[in-house]
Amino acid sequence: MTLPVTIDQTACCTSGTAPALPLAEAERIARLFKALGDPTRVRLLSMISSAEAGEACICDLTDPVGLSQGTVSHHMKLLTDAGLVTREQRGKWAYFALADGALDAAGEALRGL
Amino acid sequence: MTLPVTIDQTACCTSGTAPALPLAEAERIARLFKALGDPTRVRLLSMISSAEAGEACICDLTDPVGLSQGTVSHHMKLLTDAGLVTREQRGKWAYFALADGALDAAGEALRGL
DNA sequence: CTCACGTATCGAAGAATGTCAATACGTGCG
DNA sequence: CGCACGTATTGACATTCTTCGATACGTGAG
Repeated sequence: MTLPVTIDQTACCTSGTAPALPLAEAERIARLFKALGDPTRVRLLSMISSAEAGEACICDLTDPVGLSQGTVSHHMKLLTDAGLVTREQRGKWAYFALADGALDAAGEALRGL
Repeated sequence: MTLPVTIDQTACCTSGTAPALPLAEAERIARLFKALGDPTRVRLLSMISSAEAGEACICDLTDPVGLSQGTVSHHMKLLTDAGLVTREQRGKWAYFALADGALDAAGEALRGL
């Protein structure tokens, strides 16, 4: 008895690859890490979390990073939208603080990979 | 006795803000997270780590993400450069696997914030 | 050696991002 | 109210990123 003509040795590799992570979830995770993917935002986060009161306002942050006020405000909006920091308006000033459990959630996303 | 004229109530906020994270370190951290800041790369990582053999080759990954072979190769290069995956050429195929402790290092960076 | 095939690289096009200067918004003070 | 000041938004510009198609490279088979 002759063997089938094609044994299909063309299959390249492990063959046991799990289906891709659902696009929606991948996007959710990527959004979170993208917010952390800029040196300026990393510095802003670091300053906020290490501030004595656990919070800081734009005016505290502008000078140390050496960027314009508008740019810093823009980055803070991104961090806020990503759920990494919270914004609270008190009087004339806007205070930013690390969002509760946000970094934990990021760590959780890492572990899920 | 009269008080000093200016109490300098102009100081806006906490005043106790730590100096910014050194730019070099912020850039190092940001590079790492930027690699994780794209949905496609998140999916690629996920597929590699959940593959039966703990590794996969380009041909395993191209179809599930629905992008061209060149694009997938490009993303894998980024992940490799970021130190998140390792590349090993075996025969015609290139096998990618999660780099040892890379995700832990990312978690460590998070904790450092 | 030559061919086939898996992977990497190149060049280009379109989208997204980071930045600034200028301006608009909102809040407390006089 | 009207002003001063902190913050947000807008418009513009340069840079970077994502993607593709085409092509070059490298390896095992014949």
